[in-house]
This record gives sequence, C-alpha cells and structure tokens, in this order.
Amino acid sequence: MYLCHLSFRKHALNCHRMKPALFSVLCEIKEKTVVSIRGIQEDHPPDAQLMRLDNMLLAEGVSRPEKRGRGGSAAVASTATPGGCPNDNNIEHSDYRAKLSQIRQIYHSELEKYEQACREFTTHVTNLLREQSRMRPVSPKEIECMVGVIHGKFSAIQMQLKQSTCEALMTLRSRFLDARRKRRNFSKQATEVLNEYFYSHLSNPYPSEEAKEELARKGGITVSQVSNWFGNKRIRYKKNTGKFQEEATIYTSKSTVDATKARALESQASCLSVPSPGSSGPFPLTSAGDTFLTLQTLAFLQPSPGGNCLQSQVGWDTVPWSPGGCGSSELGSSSHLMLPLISCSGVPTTGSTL
DNA sequence: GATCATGATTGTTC
DNA sequence: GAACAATCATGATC
Repeated sequence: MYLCHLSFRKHALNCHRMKPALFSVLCEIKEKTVVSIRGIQEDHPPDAQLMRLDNMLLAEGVSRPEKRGRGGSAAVASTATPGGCPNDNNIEHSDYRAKLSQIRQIYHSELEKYEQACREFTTHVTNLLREQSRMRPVSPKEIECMVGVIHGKFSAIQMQLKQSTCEALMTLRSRFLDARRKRRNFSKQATEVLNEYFYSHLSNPYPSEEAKEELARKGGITVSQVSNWFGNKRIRYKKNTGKFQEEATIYTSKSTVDATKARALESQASCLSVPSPGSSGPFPLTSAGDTFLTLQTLAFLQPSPGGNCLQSQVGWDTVPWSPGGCGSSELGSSSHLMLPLISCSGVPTTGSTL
C-alpha cells in the first residue's frame, strides 16, 4: 500500500509534468479528499452521495454532452422572468449559460484527464507488479486488488471533482437565478394594472383566483407575484394610509376618466338598443349594500377640502379588510367605480361599473 | 453610501 | 391554504 501511495505521487508527477494545472488540482484534491471523503462517508454512504451528485450534474445538464447552437440548460430556458426588464434577464441568462458551459467544459476536461491518468497509472502499477513477479510470486488476485485500490482512489478524486462542480453550480445558480437576489421591479404596466385593481376594489382588495390570473396575464407576471403584491400592498397601505393617498387619487381619477369614456360608449350603445329593466352591465346592483358602496365611492371621488378622504370613505375604521368580511367577492366587485347612469330612454339605471 | 421603495420569503394565525 | 406581519435583499434615488 505504501508502495502504491509513493508510486501514486511519483506517477502523478510524471503524468502531470505536462499538465501542471491538473497536477496541482490532483494534489490539492487528494489532500482534501482524505478529510472530505471521510466526512462524506461518515454522513452518507458514498453511493448515495455519488448518486446525488450525479443526479444534480445530470439535472443541470453538466453530465450530458453540451448541445451546440442554443446552448444552456433547459432549467434556465424555462425560468420565468419575474417582471422587470426582459432584456436584462436575457443578457444575464446568456451570461449564466456561458458560465454553465465553462463549468461543463472544465468538468469534462478534468474527468477525461482523471480517467486517462487512472488508466496510465493502472498500467504503470501492473507493469511494476509484473516486474516484481520476477523476484517474488505475484498472484493475479493481488494485481486485481491493487487495480481495485487505484480505481477506488481515482473514484474518490472523481467524486471530489463532482462535488466541486456541484458547489460551483450552486454558487452560479445562487448568483444568477435566485429570485430574491435578482429582484426586479415590476414593469410600469404591471404596477398600473395592479394599482388600478387595488384602488378600485379598495373596500375589499382581495382578488379572486380568476382575477389574479387576469391581472397576472395583463401585467405579464405570475399569479403568485400578484398574490405577493396584494399581500404587501394591503399591509403597507394599512400601515400608512396617508402616504398612499396621492397614489389613490391618481388611480381613482384615472378610473373616473375611464368610467366617463365607458359611460359615453354605453350611452351610445343604449341609444341603439332598448335597455332591459334592471340591467346594469356586468355587475348588477341589487342590494342596499351595493348602493351604499356606490355612494361611498362617489363621495370618495369628490375632492374633499382637507384632501383627506380615503380612510373614512372606505370604512377602514369600521369595516376592516378581511377576506369575506365587509363583503363577499360580489360586493367587492360592486365596489368598482359605479356611477349613476341615465339611459337615453330617460330611465335611470342602477349604475355602470368599471 | 445613506435612505427609501419594493418584491420575495418566512413564520404565525385563523 | 390564504392572509397577515415581520423581515430580508435588492433596486432606485439623492
């Protein structure tokens, strides 16, 4: 065994005279391996550990030969772009792919070198034993055993290589793909869509799943991002209502303009067709609560002399937000900006809704 | 670089 | 499981 160890160093030196980088890596890895592999073996059986490493390398596309042309791993290609600037992310993803490709190349190059070194060293040791067989009997089993030991050594080094590659991959993923690290502000359009919904549903800002999906689609973000946004918005609005008043005014006045436009369109439409009794568009108003909310919203839209209107208007103190609390989702819907509508026939309808 | 804004995560509550 | 509240981490602005 001692012979083997000395020979390993000697052979490694011979092998890596032309490959100093690999030699230094080998020596370093060998030294580390004594400790780290032992540590690994204490915690997990080497096979399980190796399997995990292999699985990760396979999943990341490092084990597979690199596909030329499009390059990169499928994991990256399928990663959702969380709002923000898609161009930037594309640049970053191409950067990620480049780094991944670099890791893959180094991994395969090193692996090939190790395999070659293993073959050469096995041949070298086998020859040494054959030479020794002239002086003492060397059984085939002994040769087989020695070859097994060499393969075991190189397998351990390979495992270290795989471990190092996995660590590099983890670092790379963390650097490039961690959503928290790479937080991007939503696009202006996404923010506007979300704010419009929020302020037009101020009495019950709890969008249904369908509404969330619609908002996500309109804003080019994911449903969970919509949920996060509403969660953050509700809390931050509640904490500091005053701060959001200006924003609320902007979005509600924007909605008023939109409402006016919609009203004009609806008036034109109603002139062309006879309105059905009680018809009020997509959100029929039937209850007293709806009327109350309509009046609330109308009052809310009136610029108050003090400029302070939101909190009392939305019934914040008396009717705190709670899912299904002050109103069901239907009630929430009816708290859209509802404006009195006089149809061309002169019959006042209950309202128009945005 | 200090500060604020904001998207995401985590632990808790219902 | 959804919402809340606290917190983290990053982006934007000055």
